[in-house]
Amino acid sequence: MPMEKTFDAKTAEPRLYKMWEDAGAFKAGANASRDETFCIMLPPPNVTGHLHVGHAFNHTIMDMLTRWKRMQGYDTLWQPGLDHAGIATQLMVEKDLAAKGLPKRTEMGREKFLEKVWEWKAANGGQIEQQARRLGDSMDWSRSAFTMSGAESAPATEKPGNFHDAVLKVFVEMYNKGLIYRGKRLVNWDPHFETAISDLEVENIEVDGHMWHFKYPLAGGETYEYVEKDEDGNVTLRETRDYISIATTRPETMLGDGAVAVHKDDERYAPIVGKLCEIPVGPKEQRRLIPIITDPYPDMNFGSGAVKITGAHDFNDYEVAKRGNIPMYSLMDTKGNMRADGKPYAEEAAIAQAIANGEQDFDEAMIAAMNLVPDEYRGLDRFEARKRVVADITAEGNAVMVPNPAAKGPGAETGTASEDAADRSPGLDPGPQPDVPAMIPFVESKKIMQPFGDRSKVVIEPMLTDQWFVDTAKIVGPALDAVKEGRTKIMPESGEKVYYHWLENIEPWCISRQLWWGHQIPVWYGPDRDYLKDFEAIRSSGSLGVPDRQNSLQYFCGASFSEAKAKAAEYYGEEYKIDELAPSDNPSMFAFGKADAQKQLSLSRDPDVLDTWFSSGLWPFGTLGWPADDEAMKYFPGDVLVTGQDILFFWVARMMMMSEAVLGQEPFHTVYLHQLVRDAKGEKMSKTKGNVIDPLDMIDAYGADALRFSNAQMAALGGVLKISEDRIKGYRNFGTKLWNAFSFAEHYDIPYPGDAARLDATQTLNKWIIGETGKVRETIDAAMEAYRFNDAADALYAFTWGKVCDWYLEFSKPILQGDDAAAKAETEQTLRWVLDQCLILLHPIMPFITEELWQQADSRAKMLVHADWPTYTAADLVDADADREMNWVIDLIDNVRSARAQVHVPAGAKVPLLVSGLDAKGQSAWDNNHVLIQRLARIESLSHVDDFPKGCVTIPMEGGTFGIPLADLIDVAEEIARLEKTMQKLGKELGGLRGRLNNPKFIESAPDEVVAEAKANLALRENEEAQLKAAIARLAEIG
RNA sequence: GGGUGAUUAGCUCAGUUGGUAGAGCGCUUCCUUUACACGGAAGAUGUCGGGAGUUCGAGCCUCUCAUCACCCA
Repeated sequence: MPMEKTFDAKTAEPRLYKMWEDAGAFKAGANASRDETFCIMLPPPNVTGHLHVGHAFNHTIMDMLTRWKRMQGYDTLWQPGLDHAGIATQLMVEKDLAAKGLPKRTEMGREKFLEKVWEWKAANGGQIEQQARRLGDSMDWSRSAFTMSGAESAPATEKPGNFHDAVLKVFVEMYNKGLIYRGKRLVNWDPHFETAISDLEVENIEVDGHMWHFKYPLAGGETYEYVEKDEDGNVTLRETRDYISIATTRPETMLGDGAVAVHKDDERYAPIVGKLCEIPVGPKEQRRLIPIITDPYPDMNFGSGAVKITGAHDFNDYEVAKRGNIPMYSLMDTKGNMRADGKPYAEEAAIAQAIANGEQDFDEAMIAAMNLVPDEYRGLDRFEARKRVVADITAEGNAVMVPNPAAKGPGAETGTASEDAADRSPGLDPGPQPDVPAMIPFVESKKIMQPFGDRSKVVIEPMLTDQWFVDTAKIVGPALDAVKEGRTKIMPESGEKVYYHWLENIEPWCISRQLWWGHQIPVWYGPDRDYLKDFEAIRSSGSLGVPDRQNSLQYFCGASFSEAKAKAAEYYGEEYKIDELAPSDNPSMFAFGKADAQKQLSLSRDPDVLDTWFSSGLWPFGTLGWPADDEAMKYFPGDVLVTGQDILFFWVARMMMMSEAVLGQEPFHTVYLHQLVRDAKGEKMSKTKGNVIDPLDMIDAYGADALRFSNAQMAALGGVLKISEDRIKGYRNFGTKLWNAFSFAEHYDIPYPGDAARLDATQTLNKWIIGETGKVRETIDAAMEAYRFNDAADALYAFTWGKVCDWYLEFSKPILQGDDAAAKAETEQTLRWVLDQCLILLHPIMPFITEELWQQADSRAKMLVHADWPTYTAADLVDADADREMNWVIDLIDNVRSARAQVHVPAGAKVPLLVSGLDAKGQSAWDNNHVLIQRLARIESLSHVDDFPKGCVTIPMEGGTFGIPLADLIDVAEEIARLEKTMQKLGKELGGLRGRLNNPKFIESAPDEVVAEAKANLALRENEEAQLKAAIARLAEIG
């Protein structure tokens, strides 16, 4: 059956993929002929994910590497899988429930909800794995892993796996080594999902905000002399004040203030340091007084120089509060509303005051339980509370006032504030009024950086909560060393600097999440022994749990309850019978009972789950069966990690730390980082902008190979990735070109029995193309080894199109049509060999079209996907004489064509060719190849002459000057112009060369080979120049 | 504010220890010549962001300025 006109990617790609998959072509170890392994771990996409251009890009790279190594006979594994993606998945399923009108998550309860998540996963999850097949990814699908495999909640219908075991084992081991701890710290809290999130899951976005200026009156009506000076020490303001002025962007957090801080060098406030001031909000009778302290944190030049310290709601304040042992009062609940729990405000405020006065001791748990939100604000949304607080303070006259720019009058120039950027808070705008007030509250409009949840898009609230942390400072060392000592290399190199910078300043990693979908933390809580002294009293009082005494908790960590129970039994002694408190939505911390002769103690499991990245940090070995003794562990450590640079910290650094901490080894020797894939203009793709390119659309339109080639071609190390449909289209055309090269072979009835062997060629053109093939194979391997995929792609393109199609196939025509049977046979076989090499070398980038063409042979030893990657070198295959000769031929043809076109010789016309002073080499090159030259340059005949006739186009060549006599056709002026233009270009080059060679310092300092090259070049150019001069002179005679 | 990178042909980008600039697309002209119009042939276009320095020699190294992008505060 004759070949189709073009490759039909739409039908062929699924067919070919099925063939490979059915044959097990991608399985771990398939086609292995040596022991060395090559392993790439696919960065697991979210189970909710879909293939986007970023995946398409890095999959192409991973697949190129994998296919390349597999063809080289390595024992390869490209390990696929999915990430359970805690927040994203939980969100997706909750939306799904809402859309179907089913009960909410909180209504159905944990167990039922997890069932729904697994159901959702079975029905909708992992679509990306089907989409990846369309790209041609050669992953071992039979090994596809899931970060929640083997979890307690997993239904029996799920594919078995033990990733959960790995997660629990690592947690327990790290806990036992003291690398994981529980603590009360300020964390980023997402009020939408009601969970803590890590620093990396927060996006800081600049938004329009306001800075309010308020007065905190001094206790007891005390006053002081407030003096402001300019840079030269001249007094610019002096007044008596009975307050300290505070600037804040978050007035609602004033309720939790524990102090006001000023810099110790700030002379303005020196008189009042150590005194108390009043928080100007809340019921007048219970105004809290807080101390004025010094700390290095306040910036004297920013705002008033005085900062309110709210340790529980701001990261900077938190550090100040820790340093100064300032109580940190939490004001909000998990939804970001003002707290409504605890005792009435009057009671709480009285205790707080006693603490501030130093009359009462306090501890963390006690402070945490206190609710200092005044009764009238309790339960309010945080932003609503802000408005109310601002309004109340202003109404009471404690807002700093400035002249109203809208009010014209003599009063406009007075006022205490030096800033002039005052405006009115939108929330306070009274609207058009007949009488404009002369003074208004001082509210600056300014850009502020506000934290948003990257999933929820709501404003993140710093919250003081009990969370689990990895003590990253303790495990970061080996991960740093691995890169510093070169055991792991990050490409491009700039990534290493960024990596160091982050790891050297690493913060503790908050790993607990208040979610349900994820690995539940394997820790059970019980009371400490001290607490149990009162066992009988507590039991008989019926009290359950100790939420107000968290400090007396005891943790029992184990991979299962029985492990934890064993630890608990040891801790509590034989008099206790230990069991597990049934999980419920709102568990007590533990419970007591009496069972026979024993005291009964029920422990509860921590309801939180682990950060998704904790489990993905184990991906490099958790996918290989660890902790079981699995044969697949031979693939650890893997080789290359290919991923976007945006998850260098999220994931790469954590894999490094976790692999080092658990297995004492770095998980890969190379990290290949790439940038975000953007649109053709370099803009981020987003749904709102409408510039999203769907890789599947590109595959539909141009085939996967074209998309892949485009990806490979733009994979310059560290480069900006701009995907362009025009380019993809261009590489589709490239595929067609390759296709047509095979049509060519078919057209000339060249036999295609199967794997073509390389001949020791006798024909110059065959020797030449074999040498070119050797060169390009080396270029490609060198490029691949250096991760310079764009160089590999460019080399393949230039070879296939520019060498094989443009020249070799054209050169072969006269022989294929000729009578020299031996030459014909040799050329036929060489042509088949060269085309086979194109398929092999292109296969890692363009797997589909190459396999399809490969299968056209009558029989093959192996599928192309398993074909042997060549090892021949340029040194083996290049014949220097053939190389020189063919390049001379190509040069001559180019020059004749160019001359013809410029003097408008009709394309079809055959012209005679003259030559003068042809040397022996030139003569022999002509003799060997005149058929090719005559055909491709449309030459009728060659005659030797001593002098060119008048009106002759001149073509200077190495070894002789050629000419085309065109007396009738030639436009003398035009030809002179052409030659002069060439002379000009030549002149520039000659100038440079002569300049260099005439400079004695160049001769002295430049390396010998550079000097020799310059000299040879000069001789060549000078010869050319002479020929051109002669030609111009000849033309001048006619003109 | 800190960090990283970028600025090369009309557009999008390469350019690997400093040796005198390239590709694709687009554009112009010609060509349906039996592999291919998703093609062939020919052609035009760059003070390599500005300035200074090191060097025999700088797109590449150093400094500086300008503009832009991204990451982290």
